Amino acid sequence: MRADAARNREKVLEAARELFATQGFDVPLDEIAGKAGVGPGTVYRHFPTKQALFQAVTETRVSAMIASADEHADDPRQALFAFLTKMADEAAVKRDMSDAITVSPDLRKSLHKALGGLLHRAQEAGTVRADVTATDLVVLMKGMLQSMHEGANPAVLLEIVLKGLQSSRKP
Amino acid sequence: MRADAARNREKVLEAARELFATQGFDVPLDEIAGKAGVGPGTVYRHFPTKQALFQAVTETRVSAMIASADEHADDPRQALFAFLTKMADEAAVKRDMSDAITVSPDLRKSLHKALGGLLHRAQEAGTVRADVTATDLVVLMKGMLQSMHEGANPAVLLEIVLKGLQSSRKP
DNA sequence: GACGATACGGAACGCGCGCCCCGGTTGGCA
DNA sequence: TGCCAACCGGGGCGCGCGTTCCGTATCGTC
Repeated sequence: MRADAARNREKVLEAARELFATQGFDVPLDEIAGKAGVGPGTVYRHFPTKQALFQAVTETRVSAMIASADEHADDPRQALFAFLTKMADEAAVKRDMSDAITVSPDLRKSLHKALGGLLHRAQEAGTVRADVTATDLVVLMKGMLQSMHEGANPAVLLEIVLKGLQSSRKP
Repeated sequence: MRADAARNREKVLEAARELFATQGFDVPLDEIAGKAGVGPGTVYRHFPTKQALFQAVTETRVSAMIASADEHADDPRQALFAFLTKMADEAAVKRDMSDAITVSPDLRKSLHKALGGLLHRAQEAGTVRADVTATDLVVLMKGMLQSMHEGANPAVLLEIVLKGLQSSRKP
């Protein structure tokens, strides 16, 4: 790859990181190109589609979150809650976290799998309500993450959800 | 108003009721007109904008819900929870309930006010956590209602939120 | 320093959708 | 029944945005 091609690719990624984070997936692609000091055509030379660019930007962060999910491996409920908290903290600052679930089927599947594992263990331990499915959790989180950018208090929202997830058997 | 004008107006409302309910606010207006057996121009003769049509369709249902909020006036927590349950039940079947909060500022304000009253009384009684605001609740509900149309189990979602809202003082 | 391949920029296309306009039609009153 | 006002249908406009195309500029090698 040519030298300035690599440089431009990085400029596009940088601009996309910032704009997706502040405005979500809905930023016009031309705006990203503009902020990168580049034409729209250049963006498409490096990423086949807007979705691909978005995924390139978010994938790293999501993967990192999932990779760190195995801390607290001794306390399953704590492990799940820590993961959800991490998601919420990220989403409170970056608007693209919630869009990732909608826009990229890949990322959605990754999250679904990770949450499924954590959830399953916590449910076996009996500390999280047994009638919640991984899909319920993914979708509920998506709704909550979106809500954080509309005037609600992120911390309170998270606490409500976490408390609601507790098993009734063990209050 | 002329006779067939009234008839067409009703046909438009009927088509809009069905399509907004199944597909949400995002149905193309031409599709509504088509289902009503009418041209798009006719729709605009009766409603100045797509939003206005949407509001005409949803306003009735929302107002009815709010009007019935004063049952259970003796138990504030029960009153609030009954109202939220009613919202959830409606949203589980009709997709436009969640859009109403986003699309129509009027309906959003109505809901905000109604929820604010119910919430305030429940908080004074000490049975609902005191750090939740009416805005938090509106936005949280919006997220939850949307989640119901994406494969989650509505009943479980509602239970989680209701449990999460309980005051820690009184489990 | 010249030449071919590679990459760039931005004008332009296609599409979907909200909304408007106008020639034709229909309803109801005299 | 005839006439005028009210109303209808649907073609069309404007806009935003994702995507593509191509003439031009730039890189890197010989």
